[in-house]
Amino acid sequence: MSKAAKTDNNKDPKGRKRATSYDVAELAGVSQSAVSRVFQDGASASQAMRNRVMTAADTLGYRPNAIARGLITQRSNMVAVVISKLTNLYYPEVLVQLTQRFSEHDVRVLLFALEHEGDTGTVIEQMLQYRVDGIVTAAMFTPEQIKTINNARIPLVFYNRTPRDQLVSSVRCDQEEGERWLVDELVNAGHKTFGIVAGPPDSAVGIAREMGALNALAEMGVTDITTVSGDYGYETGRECFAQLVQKRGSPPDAIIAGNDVMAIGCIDAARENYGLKVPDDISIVGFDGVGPARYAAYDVTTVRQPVLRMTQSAASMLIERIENPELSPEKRAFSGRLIRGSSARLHSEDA
Amino acid sequence: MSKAAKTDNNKDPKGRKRATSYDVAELAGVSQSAVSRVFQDGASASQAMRNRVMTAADTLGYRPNAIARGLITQRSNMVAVVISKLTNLYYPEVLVQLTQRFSEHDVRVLLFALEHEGDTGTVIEQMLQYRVDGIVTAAMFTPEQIKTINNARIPLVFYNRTPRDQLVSSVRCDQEEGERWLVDELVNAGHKTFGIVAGPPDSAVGIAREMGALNALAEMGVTDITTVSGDYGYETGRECFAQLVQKRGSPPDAIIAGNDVMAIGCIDAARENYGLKVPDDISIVGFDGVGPARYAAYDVTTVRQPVLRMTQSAASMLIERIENPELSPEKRAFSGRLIRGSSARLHSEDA
DNA sequence: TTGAAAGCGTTACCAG
DNA sequence: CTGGTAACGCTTTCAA
Repeated sequence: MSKAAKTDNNKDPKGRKRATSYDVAELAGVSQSAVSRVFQDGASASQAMRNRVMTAADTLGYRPNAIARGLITQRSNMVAVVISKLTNLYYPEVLVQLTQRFSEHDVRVLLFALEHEGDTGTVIEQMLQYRVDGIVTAAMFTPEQIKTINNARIPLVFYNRTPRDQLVSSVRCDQEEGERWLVDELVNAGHKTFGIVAGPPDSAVGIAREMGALNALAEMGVTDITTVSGDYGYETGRECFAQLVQKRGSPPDAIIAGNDVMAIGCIDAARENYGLKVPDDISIVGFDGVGPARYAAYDVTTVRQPVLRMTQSAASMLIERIENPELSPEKRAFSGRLIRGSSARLHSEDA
Repeated sequence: MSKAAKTDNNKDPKGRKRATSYDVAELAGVSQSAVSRVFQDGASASQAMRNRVMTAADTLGYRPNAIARGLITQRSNMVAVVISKLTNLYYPEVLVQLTQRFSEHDVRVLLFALEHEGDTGTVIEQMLQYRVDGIVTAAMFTPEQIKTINNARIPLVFYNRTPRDQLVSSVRCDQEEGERWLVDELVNAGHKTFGIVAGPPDSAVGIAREMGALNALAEMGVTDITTVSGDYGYETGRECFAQLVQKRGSPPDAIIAGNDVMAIGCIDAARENYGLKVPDDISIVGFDGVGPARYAAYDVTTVRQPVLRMTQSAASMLIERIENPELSPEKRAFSGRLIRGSSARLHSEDA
């Protein structure tokens, strides 16, 4: 089909270009500036003008070119959102939320998805080339990268990552606090030996959680701790359970997993491969509060991240800094919420 | 090198603007066009030129402005990806995959997340204003919207949606075929009464699956069919199970759920609230093949979508059409893969 | 309120 | 291979 049928009366019989404000101006018999004003927010244009322009505009199918606007305005009205592929189950929600929050401010999201959290090098170049107005990242950046972004005067907000000794804005769930809650509950319920199923070594949150758990355990005087490490996935959770048992000869009293999905893997491994009852024989806790953690077969004891508040904060912090670049960095930490599921043997709440 | 010893290597003492190709040209003592060429792919520039320009460029922290480039090139190198919030668990993977595939072609993804699949109105305006080079959408568009996009000459690929009677490109998993497989297996294993837990009425895939199941059941001569409808979520799956039982007085032999998550909800409801054994007392099947479907406690019998191949196709189909707008629309359907989990009582494979 | 004209930072087209 | 100059489509003074 080389020749399109003539059935349509549309505005592109033969490779014609998209209508510009000049075309609209000409058809409406007004100046191009007038057209521009009509399509602006706080513009001054008579009603007559508005009408003429608008009718001309939509007979031509005209739409203001946001790219051209960005060039003159020095504002792309786009922000970059960086995520890494890990933590599968959790980020979709974050991403959708962020996009919607930004959308309320008429800001578009340019998405960058990393295979691994370390692949940040090239995406930074990309973001800078596209002149994004701001960046929120759920992947860690190096100090040099942060410096590059600062030099370019692009507001930056970290999501669930807080670079040490860096003057940057961040929004995070207080992982340490959450792990402390879990540890307290477990220790108070009499658990003495612990296994830790940590996240992947290149995950910033994973490290924060592991350290949080270890510190809390140390403070409680627990010394029998065995650590293994997974990739946040279900299968890895099952494998980690086996490794844990092998490493220490027998299952520990309790397992602290780096996220809910690995906790679920541990639960299945405990039940299927070792015939253990959860939580009677072993307690297993996770982190995140994702959907599957609430499935009846698991009902994972965990700490839920306040995703909504976190994404709202991230978006508004970024927008504020785009509109007022002088604002100084700010770090916000949100407490999670302890979910007393039935995957851990804890004292009853009113004990 | 003591040439014009500008002591400041620090390019923004006080609100200075980002370096442009002119700044680089000046510092390097060459023309601006030369700078432009050095940063282009198939450009002609001597090695000496390249060196001078490059050193000047990175002392200035210069990066070509992709916005300006887009204006003159008539190519934004951005594609829009539209997703709707539903089907939570499944799309994250799709989204990340798509983004990575596009990224390989040096194409950026502008993300649009809809609260409901019907909220497409405004996002289309946005996409057009940003002059995206192409669109892949996992939300349904109306015929008028499709026409608008066609008029704007923007290549469009539907993901898992195939508008009836519309000449558009699409990539999809063959939902009907998948449902037929499931129905065949169930009927052949002796199931006589069926419950259908359909997806939300505004979901295109949901409808395709429901119709697929109904048609297959009709062909197999099954008449005892009860249908209820949920929102793809876990809780809704549980509720739907209850509704189903109430509606027909007793549980059916088998339930066909619109996705895995609702299937899981049904399984839990069957076990917890009705004391039924799955699959001994009732068979429950899903669709998608998402992670949780493989958790040992559920092991859902389902049809897995070939996400990787689908996203690859979607990306390459779109890119091809961006580079060659004359290409005619193409619809690709991929077969899923039947996963014989243990949530349904089927005949053994070699029966 | 309206119009003319000057950019915004590139690429593209021509001469040299 | 290199440099000048004209777009690209818009916003933004500045006069009228």
